[in-house]
Amino acid sequence: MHRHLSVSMADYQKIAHALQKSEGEPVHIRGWIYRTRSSGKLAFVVVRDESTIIQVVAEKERLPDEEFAGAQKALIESSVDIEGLIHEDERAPGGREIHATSFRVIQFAEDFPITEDHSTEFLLDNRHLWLRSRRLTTIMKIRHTVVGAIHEFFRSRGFYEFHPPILQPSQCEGGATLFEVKYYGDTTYLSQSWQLYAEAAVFALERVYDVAPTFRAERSKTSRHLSEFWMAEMEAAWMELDEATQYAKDEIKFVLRRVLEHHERDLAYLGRDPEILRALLDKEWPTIKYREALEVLAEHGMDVPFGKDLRTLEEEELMRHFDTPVVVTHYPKETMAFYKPRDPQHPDEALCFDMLAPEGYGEIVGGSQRSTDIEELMESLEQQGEDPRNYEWYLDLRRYGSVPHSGYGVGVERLLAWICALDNIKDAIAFPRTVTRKSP
RNA sequence: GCCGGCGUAGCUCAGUAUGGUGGAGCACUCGGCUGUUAACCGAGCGGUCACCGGUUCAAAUCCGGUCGCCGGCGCCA
Repeated sequence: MHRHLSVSMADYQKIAHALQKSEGEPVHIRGWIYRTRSSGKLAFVVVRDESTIIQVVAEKERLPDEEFAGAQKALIESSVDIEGLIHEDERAPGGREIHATSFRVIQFAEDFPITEDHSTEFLLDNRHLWLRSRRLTTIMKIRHTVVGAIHEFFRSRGFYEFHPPILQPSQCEGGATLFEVKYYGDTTYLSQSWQLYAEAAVFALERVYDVAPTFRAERSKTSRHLSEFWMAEMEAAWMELDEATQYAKDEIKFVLRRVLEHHERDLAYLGRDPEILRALLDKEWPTIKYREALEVLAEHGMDVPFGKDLRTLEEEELMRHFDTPVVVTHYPKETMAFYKPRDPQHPDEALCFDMLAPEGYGEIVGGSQRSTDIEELMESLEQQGEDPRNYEWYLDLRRYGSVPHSGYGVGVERLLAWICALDNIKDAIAFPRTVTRKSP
């Protein structure tokens, strides 16, 4: 059962390719058993590979006894190497099947734990096996396209890919949510954001971006939170708030366009109507101020006093009035992170923005112009209980040729969850990490 | 952190109100079947009823406690 396995360098086709062949043409595929059933002299074995699935018919009279016996008894997820002839038959799923002339089992799988009844918890415990499901395979392919599109978007616009440290001594988004790491007898932390380091980089490279893991030890148990997630961030010198929000809209539209080009059928398989996304491409995505959002909420009986951040409930109510993503700017300065600058025109507002996705998916982008005022920065740090002396290197960036600059981050899994209409963000990443989930 | 729900076979669940020899479907094994579509038919295998304690002649069921998980909220991408 645990023998050494080997493969030959024969001429194999992807199943998707084999499915395009005509009646009687020979094919040679390899993959894993997806479904199987047999009667006395026939076995119907549906085989999957990375591309798709196809039904293989094994007939007792056409195969050596040993191979037919193998086809009959091989359990789901056994690995197989099959040669045969394409046969068009309306009884086959997809209208085409393979009549096997050779059926080699590479490894007889043990009883596969995942069957048709399953709880989300069980599937998470067996994530290393559930990864093979069509659902997760499809999502991972779309994720590949989303991340590729983000790289393409920024590179084609003159941005440099820049890598910040993952181990960082100071915080960016609030102290309670840091993961501590032992560091040669000292303590350091996993990155919550690349931002402070990206700000250092824009004085050299001017425009930088990155897609990198981010760690937040928030005790959030919701369908929108992960402890380890990927953030696609950009930071640009000589850029103010308006241009940054426009970049965010352009980037998300670009990603949608690439996904629609490559994954229309995948989206449909996941239950996401591609037309809903396509309709967004030609529309203008509104930008409103936080104060205007409060007015919309007040008209619908939700009185939020200026100064409170929008809660999930309020974001959802707000988004009921829009059918596209919406950018909300100028949140109250007092609740915002220390690096978000005051608006000189309205000192109680910060030059910052969030992008909210429709259909209840909420915040997918967060960003701001960055404060260049050392006094303001030190004051905000102290207000948030921080010691400005820990941020000397960051303050240095304002002492040597400071310029206006802005940046934002896109939550890759949140974006993916919205694009794929997932009901839980955990399915947007291969091995999710949450408050209560750290394995496999 | 707060609120709600759940924990019984490998998996998904019923059984708990009203205590009385632990069930079903799926998976797996064996037998049958030459066109299956989550195949079907028959048989078999399979249990620390989350854990600890209590009440009782008798506890999956009642009482007390503990642990774990899921979801919502807060916070955030």
